Amino acid sequence: MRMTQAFIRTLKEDPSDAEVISHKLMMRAGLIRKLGSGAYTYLPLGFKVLKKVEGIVREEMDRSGAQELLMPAIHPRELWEKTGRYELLGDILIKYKDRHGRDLLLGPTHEEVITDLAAKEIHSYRDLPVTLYQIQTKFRDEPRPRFGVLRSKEFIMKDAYSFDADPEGLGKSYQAMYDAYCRIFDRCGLKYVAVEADSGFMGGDVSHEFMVPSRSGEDIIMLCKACGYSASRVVAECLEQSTVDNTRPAEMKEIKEISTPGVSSVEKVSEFLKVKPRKLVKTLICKADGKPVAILIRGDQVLNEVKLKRYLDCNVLEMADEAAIKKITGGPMGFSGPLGLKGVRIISDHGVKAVSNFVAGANKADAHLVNVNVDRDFQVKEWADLRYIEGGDICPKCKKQNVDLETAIEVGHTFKLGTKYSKDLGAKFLDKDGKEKSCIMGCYGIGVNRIIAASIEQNNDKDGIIWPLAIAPYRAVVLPLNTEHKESVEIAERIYRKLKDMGIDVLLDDRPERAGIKFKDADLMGIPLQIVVGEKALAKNKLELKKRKDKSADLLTEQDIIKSIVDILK
RNA sequence: CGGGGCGUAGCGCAGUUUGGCUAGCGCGCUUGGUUCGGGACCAAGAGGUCGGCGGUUCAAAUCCGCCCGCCCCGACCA
Repeated sequence: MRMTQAFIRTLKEDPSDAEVISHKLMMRAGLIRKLGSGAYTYLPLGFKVLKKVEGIVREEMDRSGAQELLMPAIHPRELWEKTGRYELLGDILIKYKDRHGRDLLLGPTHEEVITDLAAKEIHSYRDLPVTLYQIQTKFRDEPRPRFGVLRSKEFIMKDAYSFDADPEGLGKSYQAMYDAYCRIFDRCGLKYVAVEADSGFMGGDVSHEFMVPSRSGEDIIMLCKACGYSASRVVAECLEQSTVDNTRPAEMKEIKEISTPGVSSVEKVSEFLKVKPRKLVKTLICKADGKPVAILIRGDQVLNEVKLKRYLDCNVLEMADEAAIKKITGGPMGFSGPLGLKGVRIISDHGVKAVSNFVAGANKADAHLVNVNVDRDFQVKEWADLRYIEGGDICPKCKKQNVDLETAIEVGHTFKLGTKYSKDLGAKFLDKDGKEKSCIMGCYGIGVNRIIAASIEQNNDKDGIIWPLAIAPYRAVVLPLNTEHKESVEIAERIYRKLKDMGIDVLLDDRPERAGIKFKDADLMGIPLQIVVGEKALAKNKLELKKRKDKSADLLTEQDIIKSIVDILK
């Protein structure tokens, strides 16, 4: 492509509404433009990258044996009601009525549609196993679109679904996808880690997230520096002994009530009473499917609602309101404590075991109790792991105190779904033994646009993007520095044509611009190889081959430069 | 949906507090000239319903009200 003909627009300055580096660079390099919140146009340059990523995804999916299809984005409401997700996903769904008044929605994911298809088309164990996938735009009315293409209301997802006859089969299908995912992210040049994860609204038990560590990530993962184990922070197990202070002083002091006017948050109480947050115990009143429960968590630790939800095996978990708290504790919000709670299930996180003579709410306004002790002052029948893991905690696998927390971008997620959807939607088959069984499913997603943003997050410098060869929009750019200089132009044109004829994605910057502008744009766009055609080098019959990555430059003859490029791209 | 901020030329911004010009500046764009290996310089231009609607006033980008849009911080998603 010639620059003079290309629809390429670069910006000198960062757009005012971009916060993270990938968003800024995608705008500046002319990959995307914003239409509205969470909706972006892919300009030709960005679209080329998108196509390359899709190409890699497609190749690896096909290689794994998955078959591509394409499902509609318009889904009937009834289908989603069968699985209960019309209600469950709520406002995330973009819903509308058509001219006949029928309720429709734009697909945020496709378990319902694919399972409906399976229900109609799969009848025998002979049809299994099968894995189907598509690359398609998804629609989600995100509460907060953010960071450009990292979190948008419409995004391109590769979603795959496996159907098996038995759990062993699912294991194999799942592994095949897992391996394909590793190859995809490797080929895209991402540094990533696959972590154990929560299944969220997908349901099912086993699940892995593919995380790209990055400051701009919205997720937190734990990494063990000792054994390398990693998990999503949401599911990372906190061992019972994983507490900083394990020694209980023998002596239990006398319990006392202390006036703490207007002081209710952990930080404030800690400051007011001059005790560390670790010596406080929070009492959180929650409602699980409408039933109240009291949760005890140490002041320096954070309740993990996913763990709690799982422990309680409930559908809806919410914090109790002022009135409910008053009824249960007898006191106002902010001063709840474990003593004297009537008719409420009390569940305590293991962390509470590690403290004695601690501070807790007094269940009356403006007062706390000090020197509280479990067993002596109140009973806990249920102990559980209910908190988020913290940096410096003990690794649940190797038991060494080496846990690190890092933010990361989720680029892929795999789930073992089991039979939830196949049961709801009637995806059954007749097995060898003549019995009717439900298909066992897995589902697997990749955020295609996120791969692009994640790659930029990991590969950039002050001058712009540094694309890995595999997903660069153009692999090489020819830069005739002076377009008035006939020889330069001739040679540049010749090299451009040769590379093009070899099927190499190459850009020719034939604009009558100054050298500086061409260098800046080439760097900003992140083209891996720059072929500089300048008069200085030409005087010695040489050309320059520059690598974007390290800015290294070699002086080569025209023939050698072609050879060298072919070598690099091989 | 809470909390904070913004909306003035294609992009980045000043002007708004304390109403009063013909609404400015940098980049970009057009034309001419000089430059020419890291976002050049000079000159002349084009380009604006000041987010929208309503109000106050002799007079509104500026004050008041409503609405719309966008961004950031918190409830877990590819």
